[in-house]
Amino acid sequence: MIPMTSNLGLATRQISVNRGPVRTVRSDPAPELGIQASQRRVLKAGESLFMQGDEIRSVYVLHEGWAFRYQCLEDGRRQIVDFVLPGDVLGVGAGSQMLYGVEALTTCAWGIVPQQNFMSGLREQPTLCAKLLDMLAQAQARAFDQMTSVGRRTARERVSHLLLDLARRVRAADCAHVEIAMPLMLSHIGDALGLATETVCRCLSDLKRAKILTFTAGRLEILDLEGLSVIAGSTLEEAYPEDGSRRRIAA
Amino acid sequence: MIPMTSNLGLATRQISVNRGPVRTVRSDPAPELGIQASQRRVLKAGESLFMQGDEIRSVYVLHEGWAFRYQCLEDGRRQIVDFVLPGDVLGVGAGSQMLYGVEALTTCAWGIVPQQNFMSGLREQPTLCAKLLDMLAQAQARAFDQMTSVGRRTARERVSHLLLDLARRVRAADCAHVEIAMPLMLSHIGDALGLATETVCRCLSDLKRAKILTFTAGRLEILDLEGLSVIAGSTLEEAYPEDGSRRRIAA
DNA sequence: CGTCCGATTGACAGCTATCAATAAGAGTGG
DNA sequence: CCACTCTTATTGATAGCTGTCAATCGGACG
Repeated sequence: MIPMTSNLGLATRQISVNRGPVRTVRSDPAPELGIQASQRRVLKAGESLFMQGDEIRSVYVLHEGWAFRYQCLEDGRRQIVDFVLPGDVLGVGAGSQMLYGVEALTTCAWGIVPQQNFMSGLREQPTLCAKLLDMLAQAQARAFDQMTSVGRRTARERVSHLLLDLARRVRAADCAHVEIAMPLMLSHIGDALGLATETVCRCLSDLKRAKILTFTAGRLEILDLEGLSVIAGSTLEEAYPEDGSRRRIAA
Repeated sequence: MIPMTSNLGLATRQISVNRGPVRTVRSDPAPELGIQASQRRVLKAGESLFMQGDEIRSVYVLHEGWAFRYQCLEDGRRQIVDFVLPGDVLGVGAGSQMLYGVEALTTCAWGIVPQQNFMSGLREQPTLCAKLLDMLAQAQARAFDQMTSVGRRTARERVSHLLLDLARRVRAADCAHVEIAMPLMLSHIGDALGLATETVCRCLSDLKRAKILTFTAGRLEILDLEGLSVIAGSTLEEAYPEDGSRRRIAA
């Protein structure tokens, strides 16, 4: 990951949300674009950055907090297509109409870069383009994994896999025993995985009973990383190391 | 779409495949990178460009034919995460290990650009970066749609939606009556949608019975675009117009 | 004409969604 | 500090969609 200067100074601030305090997820400064954000915006949990179908003319960088992107069908069915963590960038290369909405899971702070500034910054900074392409490629890899989960894994596999994936993204799953803030409700997990909340609840109960993890009040504790990995299915497990490279996948 | 020069001259060539002749899908030259492909590679239907887990050091541009990207779980479950059509680019910004495999659906012709050439071309051509970001963003939008389908739509909705989506991608779904080459087997549709081939077959049979479409020998004919759209679910239907902009989505 | 692979169709099981009821927490007001 | 309320989490019972298993059909090919 290319180190970037923190130009908003929000990276390590402590914030509070409904469901208890959520500490800064990453201890290092959140990676940011090398472009001066001309605006900031702070969202409380549950508020929307924009809605599905909104027209946007800016690029958004999440400095602090968690959010998610979702699509809704007209009858209310919702699919969470991605979780947004500090350092993630939205609105790059998109048409003017966003096909998805973005909602805050915790209080979160966004940097806003007008499309125009963004484009000029792109021309001036040769490394920025490569960095963005990398980020989009990583997001794509996540999307593909997610698709594989939703399409081909059982409910229990999906839940295990998602929790592992998120734990990795906050870079905390390197040791066998992990406890991290994960400000999700069951409905978020369900909507991300194409499951009913009841099903998610049952899966989590199973995992708790098996002493593999605990999940309470927006906090995940992994007690048995090995066991969780086995349930999630060993393939594709070693994705997303910090340096962006991929480890070998079992053929 | 930014017009690009065709530097391999393959864009309009006629090719044949197993399941009958497949005409060039787009009448205009396939959009290509403005970088000289240093190699070409032709794949027959069923052959792999690379396998899941392979290490690659190149960027691939599909000039002609159809292919798909997929992930497999160790027990053989397969998820097709994207279909690759002429003009699509693979391997940008990815780590060295591909998380997915790529297999040809028809005979197809690839341009190969070594990573190094690609990176230098990126520096020299300012528009290329924006174009690539756009393409990745579009692929991401497709992936999100697909995820929503797999996660939240019924089998029949998924099938209808996928066929419509593909029909749009080949730019042929503008008139009410469409007939296009769509070199897919039921297993491809099933693996893309997280369905069993039998289920896909039943859905297609329903659609045929309702005189909404025919699907035989790698050829799709849409008899009732309206009806198909209704079944697919009206939301998100108007995505992917040619100019890359998005039409209004019903709130 | 025989073989093979993919498409169909039918029967049945199983995983999940749905519906319903209750428990558990968090926030509010007295 | 306690009662009240609202939201979310749990748990149980049941229905339904879709997967799996089997058998047959059909077209392509040798």
